[in-house]
Amino acid sequence: MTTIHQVAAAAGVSISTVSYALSGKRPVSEKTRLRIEAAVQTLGYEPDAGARMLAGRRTNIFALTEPLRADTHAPTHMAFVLATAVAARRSGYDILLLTDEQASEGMNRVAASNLVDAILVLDVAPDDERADIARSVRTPTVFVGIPDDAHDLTCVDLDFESAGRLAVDRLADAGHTAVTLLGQTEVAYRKSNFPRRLLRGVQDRSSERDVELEWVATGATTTEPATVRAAAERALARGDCAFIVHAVGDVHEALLESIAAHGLTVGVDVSVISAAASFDTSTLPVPIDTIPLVPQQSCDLAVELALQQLENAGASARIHLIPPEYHAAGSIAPARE
Amino acid sequence: MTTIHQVAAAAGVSISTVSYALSGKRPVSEKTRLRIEAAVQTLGYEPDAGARMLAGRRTNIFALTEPLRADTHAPTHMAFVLATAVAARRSGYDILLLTDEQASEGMNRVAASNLVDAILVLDVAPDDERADIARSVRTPTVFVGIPDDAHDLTCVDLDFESAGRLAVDRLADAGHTAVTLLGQTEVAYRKSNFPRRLLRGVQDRSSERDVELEWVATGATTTEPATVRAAAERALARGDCAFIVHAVGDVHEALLESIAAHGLTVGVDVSVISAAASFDTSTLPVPIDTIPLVPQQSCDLAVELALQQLENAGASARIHLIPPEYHAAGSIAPARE
DNA sequence: TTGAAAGCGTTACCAC
DNA sequence: GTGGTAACGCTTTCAA
Repeated sequence: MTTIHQVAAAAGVSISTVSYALSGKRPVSEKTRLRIEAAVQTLGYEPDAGARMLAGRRTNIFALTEPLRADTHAPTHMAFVLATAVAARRSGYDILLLTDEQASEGMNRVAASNLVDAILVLDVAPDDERADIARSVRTPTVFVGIPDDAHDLTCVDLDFESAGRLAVDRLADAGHTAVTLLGQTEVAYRKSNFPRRLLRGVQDRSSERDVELEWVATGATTTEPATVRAAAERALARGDCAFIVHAVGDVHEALLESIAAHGLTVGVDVSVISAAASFDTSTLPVPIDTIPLVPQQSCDLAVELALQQLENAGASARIHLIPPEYHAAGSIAPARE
Repeated sequence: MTTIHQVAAAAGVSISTVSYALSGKRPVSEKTRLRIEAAVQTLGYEPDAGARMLAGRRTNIFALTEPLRADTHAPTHMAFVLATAVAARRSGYDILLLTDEQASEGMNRVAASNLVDAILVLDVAPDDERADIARSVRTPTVFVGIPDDAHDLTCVDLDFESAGRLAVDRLADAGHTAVTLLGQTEVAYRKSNFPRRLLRGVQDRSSERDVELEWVATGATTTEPATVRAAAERALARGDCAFIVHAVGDVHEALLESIAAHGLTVGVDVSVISAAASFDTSTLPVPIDTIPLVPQQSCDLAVELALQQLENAGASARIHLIPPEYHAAGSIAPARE
């Protein structure tokens, strides 16, 4: 194992100079810096993580708590984990993964042992027990998602309520007076924080604009399109109809199939908006207006906030809502009589 | 932050005694151990991770490299990540997640900086570049999956070839002379290591037992059941027919639907075996014979091997194949003329 | 059964 | 612009 001493010897300087040359925390002359870098290269030097943690009081590790429950939508969660890892790495941080029961026990443990510089919390539940832990620990913590009791917490998320309102507005603007919301699974409305927020936005704006709303939770097994089909039938039978879809890809496809089976065309006879989908809606058979949920956006911001809290210990906790963006693709039809 | 010194003071002993009491590496009298434990409780002491790494040359962290590519089947990969985390934690280890490009760069970095005690490799590709890296670093590394060039590597995996042979044997034993293998996606056969291994087993045993084999790669989009339906049609039209399914849940369901649509019954008119499925096949509409892929099995063993290599530095690298198990559920029908 | 003290490899302060 | 050196908090040998 090569140490900083060997690098220093090889470069003919002191170890402190090597340290400063590498961290850039003190100016080092061009010449010596180059010699040091050469030595580092030749010897394949990499600072010892443990020593660095101990001396520097910095671990360059973030904990990521993500229960990874079996009943969650794996692709979405994987996308958030990946986005977090990428964002963290870009700032020189590694991700320590806390899953399962560890979600709580692990948070306390890594905080108490100074294993991580900050904690990032994913897959936030409405009554998430990690909220209390975050408040009790002195390790900076950032939630991606918003628990019911978010006081004293730093949270980041798409503004789902606003997204819900935006979707209804677009449909109401087109003259629609009835909207069907094809929502998430029942369990998601109980165990996740965001589906209900979008629902609330949709409900509020619907009543404000005198739009009749039908809300349908889609089946627990995502491959069971019967619920979707039935809801589509009801709506299509009504004549004027518009859909907001806040669900997985399968639900989108089932809906589009139902519409096509009726000989109707999206954007001409029927309006469809995909709200807060984290997957690529451009691969759907028909172009669909979208209010995307971009994991990278939330996760980048989460990492940034974590770093801020590290530097500026006095940073006050607050909720950061990312404004939704509307991507039109021609799937809004004028209302029919 | 409470240190070992404070604990020692509170318990009226020296810090070395505290250390030994906690690690159990030296006998400590009942009395003093209790006093120490009390002090630990009261003060909420947790050893500093950095200091422990530096002094003990142990990090209690495993790196887990998992590319988490977007084109992979998220639920399966999530299951393996989770199973690894659980197994590691049970032995007192945390998981440091290396994804994406980091897969390679990260391995070198964490190895060189002594950030982890061992590296676990998931989602192994046939020509996986992590194989060479594993050979070049001195950090113990265990692959869950088998790259084409596995020499000098420690690998763990279900014996997919054997599973393929087992499936064919069961069908041949029932008198079938023609088998359709509904396989993974095209891309999986190129980028993953295991689909081709199962395929090989099926091919070898089919030719050995004079079984006519049709191999079908299922659609890239898992929700496109057309390929499955077409393959099922062809086979069902042939009269005597049997299926081995090595694919996601949707493919199973599409097949079962096709069979039902023909008025045929699994286990009576048609034989179906699900091979190496990592999801719960018991939720399928019809009971299906299964040769399951249990992530926990592989991951438990992988962690165990990593620990072995840590203790016993002379442990020789080899491939550990987990024998497949056959779970009968009555989905094998006698061959029809 | 217990204690004292020498490291472990950095960082960062204090000198020059 | 550079060097010496005291921490950092723990593990582990050596002594008793």
